[in-house]
Amino acid sequence: MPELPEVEAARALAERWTVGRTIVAADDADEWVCRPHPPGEIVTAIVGRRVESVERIGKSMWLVLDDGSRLGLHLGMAGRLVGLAPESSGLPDTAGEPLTARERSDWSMPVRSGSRPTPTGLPGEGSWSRFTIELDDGGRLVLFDKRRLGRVRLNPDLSGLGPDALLVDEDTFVTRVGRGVLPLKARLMDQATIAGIGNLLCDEILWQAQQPPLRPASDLSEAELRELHGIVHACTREAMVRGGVHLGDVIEHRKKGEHCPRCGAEMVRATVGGRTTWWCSFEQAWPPVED
DNA sequence: AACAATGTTCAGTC
DNA sequence: GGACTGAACATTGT
Repeated sequence: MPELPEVEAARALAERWTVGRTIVAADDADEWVCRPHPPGEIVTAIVGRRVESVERIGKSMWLVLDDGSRLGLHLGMAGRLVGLAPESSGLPDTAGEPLTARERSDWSMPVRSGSRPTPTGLPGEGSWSRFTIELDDGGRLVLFDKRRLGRVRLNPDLSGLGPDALLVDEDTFVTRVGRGVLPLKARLMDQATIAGIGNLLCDEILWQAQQPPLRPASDLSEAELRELHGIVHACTREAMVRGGVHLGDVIEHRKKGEHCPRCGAEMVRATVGGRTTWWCSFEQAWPPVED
């Protein structure tokens, strides 16, 4: 799920569950998700610290602790954050998106072997729960990640990230995006250029903008880049309102045999910027179709 | 069974 | 060094 809109929802959830509270325990036993930190290193660093705020740039977020250190959380390809109330056996806080039946099963009664050596059997400690912190009010924040591509890092290096896609101003956007020979889609998804746009949101943005994913980024005029900046902002906001990038207008048409919901032409597929990309064969053709 | 999957990283090439 | 490419990463879903 996680592109900028989903990560922002997760950040807000983490904020509600942790800010102003002190971390009293943590589980960093997953050596893959917590790498390169050996088990116990993160626990030692964060237990006893109070959470001051939860920040985000693009798809990266981090807790700011009262000693100035940061605890980085990245959801990877399929991770999500879940809040669990004290003594709760009831429904966890999933910020709107409920757990599926299978996920609830793992959440409440871990039965799989998975990566966790010793499941405790407590709610929120199933094998898909990769990292947990417990706060002084008894609440817990859990990184729930079936695919295990999420990451937890102490003081993560964020220097490689470009400006957040929702905050970047128009002039900066024009300068950074309208450069280089990369296909426009690859340029928009490059987190060093602009942070926050992933595969689905990018397909939606380019479809809304009627821009070809394969068009070289530097081929766009300044006027086109300024318009694109507005569409990036609008699509990202809209995804937040709707509750996820998967609810975009064109996303359900990213399938073989589907047609453009605007002009009816066939949707076509190719790999662009290393990801499966769908676009309207007529409106987003490159080079453009002349009549 | 084979392949794709909302992301990042790293080795390799130009 | 910078820009770019493609495979790898761990695991699940189709």
